[in-house]
Amino acid sequence: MESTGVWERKQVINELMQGYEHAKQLQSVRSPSAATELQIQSILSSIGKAINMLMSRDCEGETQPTDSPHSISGSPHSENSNGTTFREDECRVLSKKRKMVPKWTEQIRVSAGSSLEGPPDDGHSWRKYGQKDILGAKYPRAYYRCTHKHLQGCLAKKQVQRSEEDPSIFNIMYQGTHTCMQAPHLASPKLQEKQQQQHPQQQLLINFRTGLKVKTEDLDTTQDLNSSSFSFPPAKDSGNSTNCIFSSKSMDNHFMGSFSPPFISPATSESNYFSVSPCHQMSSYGGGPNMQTPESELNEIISAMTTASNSSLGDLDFHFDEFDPNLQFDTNSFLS
DNA sequence: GTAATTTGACCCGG
DNA sequence: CCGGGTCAAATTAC
Repeated sequence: MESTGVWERKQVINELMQGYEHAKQLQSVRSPSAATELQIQSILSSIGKAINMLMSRDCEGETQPTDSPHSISGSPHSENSNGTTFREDECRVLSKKRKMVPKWTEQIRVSAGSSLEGPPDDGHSWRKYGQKDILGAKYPRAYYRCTHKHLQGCLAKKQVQRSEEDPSIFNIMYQGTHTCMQAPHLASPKLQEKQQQQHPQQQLLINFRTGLKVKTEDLDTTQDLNSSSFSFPPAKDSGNSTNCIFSSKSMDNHFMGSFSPPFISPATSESNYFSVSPCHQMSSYGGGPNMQTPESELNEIISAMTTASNSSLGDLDFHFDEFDPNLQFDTNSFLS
């Protein structure tokens, strides 16, 4: 890698990020008027776009200069009304379509009062299929998959491991999104509201507001499904303004029209911080363009979705490519 | 009775 | 060979 200018760009991005955070903080302070809110919105939007652009360039520079069909100029990365669309792994995805399972981790603290052991219910029904003692870790790691795996082919999985330093915290690594529909009776109505959210990215944003710690580890994905219609409610998670965005349009695009929202927010009410870690994943991908392990069925399904939903992999969002490791959206989360 | 969990064995990539 | 992830029979819970 050539890296002339890259560093500078990162600096710039860094600055922008900070600006973004500040604006975000501003936003979280109850603003007196809707007008103000709008303004903040557009600030966020602009900054988001700027970051986006810069990041795209990073992508170009570092993956392969060969003009990809999705180079920045041509692709209108999907944008939400916040303008917060950073793209995760597009460059990688572009150069080779593999490894499309979205992955992200959360840390959930169970309140000391409710000293119950298991991690809180996130609205899904999970089935434990294994547990392993992890080398060097004090607590074992538990493996869960969606209960409906076989019935509905839902490939969502999660790994839960208690944090060493603070046993009241569970690290939960989610893997894949839910394609199953949730048994309605399982989820509280309140939860269902939340369940309108479909993508990890969205969650990131949402959690941004709610102050949950989410670490996006590998948002590889051509982001499943309907990234094409990815948009965000103009701030305010006030009740149900969140759900109207995903109209039938996105639904229609689902492969097999019978699916309901494929992804339900794992976010629970408990949690606390938020941080986005840059993707440090590079190593695991070898960095080389030629790493083709035969992928699992997953790929096929997901790519089936993507193609079916016409979303060119161009428009994913949230792209944090290798950034300086301490760049974090660590914000205010607590004060909101 | 069914469904979920436990747990040791197995598989596979590094 | 080792360790992480998964399978599946046995066990437990409902």
